[in-house]
Order: sequence, then structure tokens, then C-alpha cells
Amino acid sequence: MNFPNRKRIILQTVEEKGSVEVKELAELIQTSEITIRRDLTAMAADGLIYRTHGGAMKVGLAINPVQFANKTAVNSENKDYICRLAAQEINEGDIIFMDCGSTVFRLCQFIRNKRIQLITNSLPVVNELLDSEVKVNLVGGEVDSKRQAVHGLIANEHVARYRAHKAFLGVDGISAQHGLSAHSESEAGMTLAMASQADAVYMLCDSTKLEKDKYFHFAPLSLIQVIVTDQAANPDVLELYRERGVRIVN
Amino acid sequence: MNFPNRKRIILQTVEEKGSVEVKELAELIQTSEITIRRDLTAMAADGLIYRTHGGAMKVGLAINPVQFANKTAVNSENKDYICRLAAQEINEGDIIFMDCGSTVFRLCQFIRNKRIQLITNSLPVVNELLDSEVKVNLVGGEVDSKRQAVHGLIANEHVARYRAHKAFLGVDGISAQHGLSAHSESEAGMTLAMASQADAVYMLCDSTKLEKDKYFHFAPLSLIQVIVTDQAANPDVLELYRERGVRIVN
DNA sequence: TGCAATTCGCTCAAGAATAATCAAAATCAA
DNA sequence: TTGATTTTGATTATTCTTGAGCGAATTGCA
Repeated sequence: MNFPNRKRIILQTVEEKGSVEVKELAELIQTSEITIRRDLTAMAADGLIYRTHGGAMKVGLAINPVQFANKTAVNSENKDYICRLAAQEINEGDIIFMDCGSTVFRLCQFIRNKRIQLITNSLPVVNELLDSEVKVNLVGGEVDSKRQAVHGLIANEHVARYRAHKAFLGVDGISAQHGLSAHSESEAGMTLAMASQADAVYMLCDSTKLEKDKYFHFAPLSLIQVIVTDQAANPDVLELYRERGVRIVN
Repeated sequence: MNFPNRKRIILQTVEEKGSVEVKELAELIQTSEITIRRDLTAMAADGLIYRTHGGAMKVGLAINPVQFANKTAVNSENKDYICRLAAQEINEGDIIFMDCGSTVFRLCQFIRNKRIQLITNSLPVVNELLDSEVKVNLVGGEVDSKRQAVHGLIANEHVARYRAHKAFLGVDGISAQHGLSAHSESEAGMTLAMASQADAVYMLCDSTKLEKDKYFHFAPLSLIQVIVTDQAANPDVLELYRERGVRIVN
């Protein structure tokens, strides 16, 4: 019995029973426990199951994964807080941009029932809003599988064809002095493209990202009009941004 | 016993049993294990089977082991047969179009390991191939939530910017006399856009769609070069298409 | 909190499967 | 037929997988 076959059996068992034990599986598949443990570790790494002591559990979204769901768990209360505020800024009939940040993704749940037009380059966002009131326009171009989003030259050009009322964007780092910075060039390109086509640019960033500089600086602070952040943000820091004409929502 | 014959037997065995071992096949075909291994390697490279240590598995079982159980897609046997044939027409380095038909979607599992460039307007296809060897380019534009695909003017324009070697498309109806027909205008637009930008157009259609006319006729038969269909197709009907210069693969 | 019982991951070794290489056989073209 | 090409088989070195032992970590129970 080889790994793919065991994998199939394990998945099926987990799916049926909700949770399984290592012993149980070893007995069922007629192999050693250490082998099962190794299988479970590998499968958990792929997000197919949830590993527990002594066994494994079914993970809700694992089969049809928007793997994004796991990543968003970090700082999730803060992110939800931010998104709730951001959602209040969106009115019926608005045309908005959303990029592919993990914070921005959580905005989806708060805008499901708004009748708005959305332009995005994020695949999880599109999936999330497929059956909603929101009319979605997807940016075309090269798919970046790691970020589950569309980036590149063609994507930027696509964005340039639209004009929106508001852009809701994430960023890796932001500082009052040096402006916006990112880990990757392509993400920065998309941020710029959307920002330049929007009447108002909203940065959704939890307080940990304030006054942090990442390696690639790509825009001055003047690119944005609003920062939406959480209540853990230092008031003195926020004042820095206000002085430079940025509206703070928190 | 030559390769094509062995291939046929191997495919049939894998299809029946789900998974097989090298030894088993060597015994069955009365040849050496090394030969079987070579056959399996070649077939796996074409995406016809999933290679495991010590044997091979059905592609579907290995790719999404669980969905398989509950998902009783219409005509799935025939569709897999068609897609397996279609996959063999795709070479490393090819640039291909795929549209959003349900048959075309099943092609995904057979091309996961091919190093090719794909341009598609189908969201399920993109999701399916996110973590694969395939480089995906997504067509941008209005998202049609019912069809889970991108359609419309902008989408067609996007397609027009690319040139591909082959297009793999679905269609609602096809007849030797009247050509291609569809249920919806927007889908027809996408089909036309892709077909006109491809060197060779492959229609993937199970035999039930042959000689069927749907309400919206949108292109003559000359638009396409190849029809890939299943073995239930009536030979006399196929002859009609051959007479009109269409290559038949089945 | 502390202790005992599992459970875990790491490393090592044995065995199986594989890829690589080369020789023999079969096939094909002229 | 001869020579070239392809296919097949055998051998060997390498890689992959599995299972066991052992110390470390985690859990459950008192």
C-alpha cells in the first residue's frame, strides 16, 4: 500500500467520521503507526486535515480550499474590526477596488449585501463574493499562485481602464516619513494602479504595520487619503499621519 | 506486444481497479517490470495516469480523492475519455486556451504536470490549476457568477491580445450543416474570441451533442479543426464532419 | 502541581522501487 | 541483405519508503 492510496483512505475516513486516531488508521490500513503519523503530518502540511494529538480531524474548508482562510486567522479580531469600519465607508452604488491582501479579504463578509460594483485582482475575494449582491469585475493577467491573485503588466493595464470611487488596499509597511513599502514589486504595481484610478484611497492596515518600513518603497504617503486601523494603534503615531493630511478611521 | 497495445491494457486496468502495481501489470502483460515502468512514466508524462511508487493510480482518485465519491457528474466517464485524448494533443511549451465548459474543466486533471501556458476565463479551472506546473493567465472582465466565469466585451478584448497554439472549447450544440450553436450569446462571444486567436481549435463534445442545434447559431463548422468525442458517437455522423475537413479524435 | 502514560519526531538501517547505463533483440528503410 | 534506429532487458547505483528504537514533548489523571 502506497502513500496516495493511504491518503485517499485516510481522507475518506476523516470525512466520514469527523475525527480519527492513529491506531485506528494503522489497524485499518494494516501498517505501522509511524507511517500513519508521517502521512498525517504530510497531509496536515497540505491543509487537508487538522492534526491532533493521537490522530486527525476534519478541517471545514480543507477540501475545496481557499487556503487563505487559515492565513486570515492571524490578528483576526483586529482585522474584522478594521473591515467593519471600512465597510461603513461604502455606499450603495459605489464602484470600488480591492486588492489581494489578507486584511482586505475579510472585508468581503461585510459587503456581501451591498449593491456595489467591485474590481479586484484577488481570487479568494471573487470566490467569496460569487453568490452575493456585489457585481464583480476580475482583473485579467498572469495568475500568481502563491498569492492567489492576478498581477503583472496586463493586470495593471486592465485596472487603468476603470475608474472607481474608492480603493481598499493593503500594504506590507507604512510610515509617515517614507510612505508605502512592500515585500514585492508586483504587488506594489497593483497598489499603484488601483490607487491612481480611485477618487479616495483607503489603506487597511492593522496597527502592527504602522511605522514599519519594508525593503521596497514605492509611493509617498500622499498617495492615500484614509488609513483604517485598529484601536491598539498608538495615538501619537496616528497624529503623525493626521499632520500629513491623512484621515484616520479607528 | 507493442507500446500502444500495452498502453491500452494499462489504461483499462487502471480505470477498472483504480490503482495497480508494476508487478501486477508485468505479470498480466507478460513483460519485464522495467518495461512497465517505462510505459507508466511515459503515460504519466501525458497525464493519462498518476504515477505512484510501485505502480500507478487513476488521475481523478489521486487529485481529489474525496470529491470523487459524492460527485456524480453527468456523463463523467465519457468526459474523462474525451479529455484523456485531448490531453495527448498538448505538448510541453504549448500555449492553449480553455473556456468554461464542464467537459473542458475535466481536462485540468490531465494537464497538471505539463509545462504549458494556459489562458482561460473559467474560475474553477484557475482554482484547479493553482498549484500545478501550468502557468495560468486569467481573462479579465465581468464575472458571471452562475457560470463561474468571466465574459463580456472586456473579456473578449483581453483574449484578443493573446495568440495560442491550440484552443480547447466546449459548445452546446454542433451540426455538420449549421455549425456551432449555444444557449447564450456571451458564451458564444468567448468561443469566437478564443477560436480566432488559436492556430488549431479543438471542440470537446460528448457524442450527445453531435448533430444538435441550439437556439443561437454563431459560427460555421469551418471555425474548428478538430472534434474530440467519445466512442459512443455514430460513425456515420462522424463521417459527415470528416467530409467537411474536420479531424475526428475518438 | 506533579507523575505516568501516550504520543511525537528524529535518526538509522533494511528493503523495495527507480533511474541510468549499456547490451541484446527487434524493427525498419534502403 | 546491411546498416541504422527503436525497443526491450539486465545490471548497478541511487533514491524512496518503511519500520524500529529512543529521547523529548504532550496529555490525562490524581
